[in-house]
Amino acid sequence: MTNKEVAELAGVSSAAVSRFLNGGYLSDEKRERIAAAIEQTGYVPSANARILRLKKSNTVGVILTRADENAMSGVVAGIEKYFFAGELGTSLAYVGDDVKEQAKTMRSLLERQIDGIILVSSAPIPGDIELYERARVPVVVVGQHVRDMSCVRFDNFGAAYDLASSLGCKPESRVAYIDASGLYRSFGADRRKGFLAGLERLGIDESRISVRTSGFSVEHGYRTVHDLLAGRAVFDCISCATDTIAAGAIKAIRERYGSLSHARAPKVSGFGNDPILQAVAGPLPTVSFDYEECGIKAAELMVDLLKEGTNSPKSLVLGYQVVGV
Amino acid sequence: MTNKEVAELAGVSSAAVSRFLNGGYLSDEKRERIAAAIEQTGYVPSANARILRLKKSNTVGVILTRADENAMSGVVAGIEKYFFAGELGTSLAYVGDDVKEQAKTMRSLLERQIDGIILVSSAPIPGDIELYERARVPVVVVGQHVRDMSCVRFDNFGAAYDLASSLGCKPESRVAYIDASGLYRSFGADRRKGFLAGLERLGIDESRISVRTSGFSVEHGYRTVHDLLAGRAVFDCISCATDTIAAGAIKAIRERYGSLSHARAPKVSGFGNDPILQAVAGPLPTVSFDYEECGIKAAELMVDLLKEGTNSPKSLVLGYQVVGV
DNA sequence: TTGTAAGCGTTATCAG
DNA sequence: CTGATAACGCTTACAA
Repeated sequence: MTNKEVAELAGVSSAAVSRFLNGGYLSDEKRERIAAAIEQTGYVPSANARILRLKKSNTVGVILTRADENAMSGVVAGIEKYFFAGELGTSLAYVGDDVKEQAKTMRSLLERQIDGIILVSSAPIPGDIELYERARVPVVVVGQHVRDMSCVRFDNFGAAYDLASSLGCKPESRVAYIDASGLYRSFGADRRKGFLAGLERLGIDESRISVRTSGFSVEHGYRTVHDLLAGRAVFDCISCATDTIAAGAIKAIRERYGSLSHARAPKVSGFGNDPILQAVAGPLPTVSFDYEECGIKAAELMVDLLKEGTNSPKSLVLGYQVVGV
Repeated sequence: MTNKEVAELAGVSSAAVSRFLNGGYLSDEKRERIAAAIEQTGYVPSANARILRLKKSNTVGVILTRADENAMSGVVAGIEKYFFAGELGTSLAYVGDDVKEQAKTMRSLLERQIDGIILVSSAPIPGDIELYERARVPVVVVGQHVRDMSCVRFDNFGAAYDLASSLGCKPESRVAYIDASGLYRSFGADRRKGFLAGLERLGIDESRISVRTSGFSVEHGYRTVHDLLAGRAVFDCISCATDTIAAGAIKAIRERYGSLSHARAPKVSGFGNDPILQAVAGPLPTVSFDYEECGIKAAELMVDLLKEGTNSPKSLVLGYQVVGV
């Protein structure tokens, strides 16, 4: 079904139908006839033809990476909430960790004449970010800081710093930090550095701190903490880079000490405020982020970039809430 | 940057460039010149123009609903895995529970000339499914059975039936089932009925079974079970429609009895195999689904429908695994 | 207020 | 093997 066919049925020109759709000059009489014809035929205009003609899709591509699974739903909701008010739409795409896949996804978005790209990724960006720099459209990265690009991210350093301060550790405490893969800046280095800085402020000597690196799964966390506790070492606190890792840690601690409330069992903290973990193992100190706000800010930033047409990158750091202490 | 510009630069016709892109007759010499020109200019062909011309996008729209957050990532991975082999791509869209939003999303997909729609939704479908029936393209529903439509779903009834059988309940046991909102067929009625059928087979009289309905959040589960345990009633087992609800149940039981291992504390079961819950509160009987396989099957079914061009709906029910017993 | 017609970037047909 | 050309469905001057 096309423009022209609807026009014939309504006894008007195709231009009139177009005006009807886009709000141009039109007599009420024709307006009604066209409305009737559209209703009758179930006509759906072709976005492709429109975009081809306009050279603008009013659509922003959103690339979601697997690593940000928890945040995805909230971030997308935020983005769409903000765009909904304007006339922008989104075109979503998932990518795994594969470099080629990410390149292919970018390409397919670019082919569709999207006006901008929001890349939601805490994972290291493959292909040396060039891929995104070369895009002829503005790019907003959500979840990490990338040099010379516009970014929206959470203050992981600050959150970890505050978290460390709220665990009730004393200078003589023995503390372990379970780091997430070093390749992930936000989840890894930022949180670790913030946490260690927090411990330093508390006057805890480095010699009393153990840092271990774990993968992202529950199983990884379990193994890491299991091994950590296998020796004679006793910890007052084991702080984990994510709630998932913390879940593994808790399992290991239960096995080692029989119960979390055992006198020598270390206190555990996480990151991410998983509601299930909080219910079952809480109260557990952790950090909560507002993903929807993050999405809104990213969308706002994108609209700014789209308006200005400038390339000067702008960055934004969002807050956090320490909970469960 | 367009076809034509690249052609001029390479000193060939635009048709040659098109052939280069789509693999038609072309001398090696021109092939090289065109490749160089494309590389040099960073030319990206316009998908819109191609789709307009071809009247076919080779793209399947995938609508993801909020209620299926857990399954989303796996299902999408499965779909893309299958499509990747062929020449199909996906165009993703999230929707909340809002009817209008869903209609708007459908429309925008249809406007882009997608070849089919995969609707991933366990939630009740608003707008009386008409919206999807009217679409001129094949539709596959994932997560629930809808009359006269092609569906891929899990055997929730069977899973709940088996789960009931594996809890070690005896005819004299006192059992509670915490149902999820009745509006959700798969999570609600299917699981409840399967579970009750399983109990019946074990010879447990209805009078010994309590059914309560809860919302989907941890908090809902907590409140429901809290209230259930507030009276004098003692249960051998509390079975929950989802792991999230089970997490709330566990919290309530801990509060009531001090510990899950208290002599009178009921055994808990869930649904969904959340790794965090399993680590922290396990072993906990629950059901595991293979979402990626589900995505693959849905994609496969879509390809079938696309090929056949027929409208006769085909349905598929996938298996499950009872774990943590 | 309305219709005509050009052109957006592709691909496919057809003649060379 | 190659190039000119028409057509895909839409919007927008421009002319009426």
